[in-house]
Amino acid sequence: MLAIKWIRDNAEAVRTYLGRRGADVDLDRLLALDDERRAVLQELEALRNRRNEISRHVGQRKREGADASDLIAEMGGVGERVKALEASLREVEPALDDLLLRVPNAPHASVPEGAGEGENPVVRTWGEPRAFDFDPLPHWEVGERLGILDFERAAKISGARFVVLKGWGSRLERALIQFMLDLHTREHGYLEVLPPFLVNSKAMTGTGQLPKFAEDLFHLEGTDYYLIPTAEVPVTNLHMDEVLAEEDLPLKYVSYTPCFRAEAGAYGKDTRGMIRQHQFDKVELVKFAHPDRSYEELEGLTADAEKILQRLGLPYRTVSLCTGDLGFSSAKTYDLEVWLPSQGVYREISSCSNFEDFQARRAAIRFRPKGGKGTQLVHTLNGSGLAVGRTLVAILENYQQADGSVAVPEALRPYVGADRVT
RNA sequence: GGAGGGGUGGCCGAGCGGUUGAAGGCAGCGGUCUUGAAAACCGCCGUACCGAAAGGUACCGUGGGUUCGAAUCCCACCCCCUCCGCCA
Repeated sequence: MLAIKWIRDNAEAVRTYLGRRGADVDLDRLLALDDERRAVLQELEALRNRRNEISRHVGQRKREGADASDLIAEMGGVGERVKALEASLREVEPALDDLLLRVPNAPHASVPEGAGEGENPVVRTWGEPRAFDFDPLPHWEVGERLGILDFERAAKISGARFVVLKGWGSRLERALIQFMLDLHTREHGYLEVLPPFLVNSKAMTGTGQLPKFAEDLFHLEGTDYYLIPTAEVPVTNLHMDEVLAEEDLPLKYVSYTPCFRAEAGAYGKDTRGMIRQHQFDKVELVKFAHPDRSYEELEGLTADAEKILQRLGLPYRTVSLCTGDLGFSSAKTYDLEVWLPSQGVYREISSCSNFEDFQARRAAIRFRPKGGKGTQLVHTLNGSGLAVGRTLVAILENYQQADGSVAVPEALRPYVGADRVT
């Protein structure tokens, strides 16, 4: 969420970037509601002021034992009018808030211009795609032949876009989670947290999933519980309504959770394999940073995520999302894309973003500047470090052997307890 | 699920219809003292919104209500704690 005052003062700049992002927001209606709210507020506050003054006098007279019935009579109409104004405020404010919650974040100046996915510039590339002396199979074939991926039985018990991991598959997934958590906690200084996988609508609003993206979420009928689409939600909202100490920044958390996504708009996309699932594992990095240092922290966080791919020997590239591809809440995002030899493409495996104060304003996450007065919004950041299911996919594809087996990356061997899956 | 207790400022904690935006303490900031630091002492110290400003308004879990006036009374809801029951 952006500050209404800032939108008001920078209306044309907002209009411009909304266009660049391809966002459909009724900015004129927003500004009109803002005007209306302030008009009502000014009249209301003047009336309340008068009411407070008279009440003070009534109290004074009562204490002196004097009669105050004339003053009380004078208040007769005021109460009515105050109530009417309060009622109209109760209509205007939620309408304004709802619109405000649907305005996407402003892109950072360094975000490249572009219409969509195809125009994201590559920032850097790491690793050489391996040269195969046979045709590399897609991961689902590698996995099914090894008996470690079972889509059919998953469909039976759940439906499309689910998978059952078995034997070495399950073992690899668990090893990857542990490997990622260990690296980020031991070498990168993150604090591990294991949060609830169900959160309430307030938390979902704090990070920006609600109100706009309700159809992407699984909602538990008859409750205010939602399945988390990413650990970003519970972990970022850990500090909702808190005032942090400046010297504690940056706060760095790493969290493994399963993630649940309805994938409502993805019919026909990635229907085979485990690239796009309703449930997948992810290790997420979350930072709460000082506003002056959040872009340094974004570089650091991205590097922390990249380190996982490097240790696993998986070729990847880093792209900077252009204005047309940037997520709703993000001011700047780097995507990490891992090489998938069966398709000969780089596929997203991590998304690292700086939300600046967009989420902090929604969730009221502030810090107290040392020595200064008042509070200031923190900047929040997060990134996958990494999407575990897609990492498994990348390993199956990149490390597959001609005989159908899969080599285990060096760094993972202590966790898997084998150097080859057969 | 049943019974009881409670949610007040960054934190702890008093207040229970009328100068209470809220005592006191801690933390923080400024100062005195000190070679320096600590201690002690003195002073300052909530947040947000409206307003060009002066100033005003709101906020004591949330939302309603009563009243000239509500942190204080009433209603509903949420959350936390304790005990009992059930249970991984």
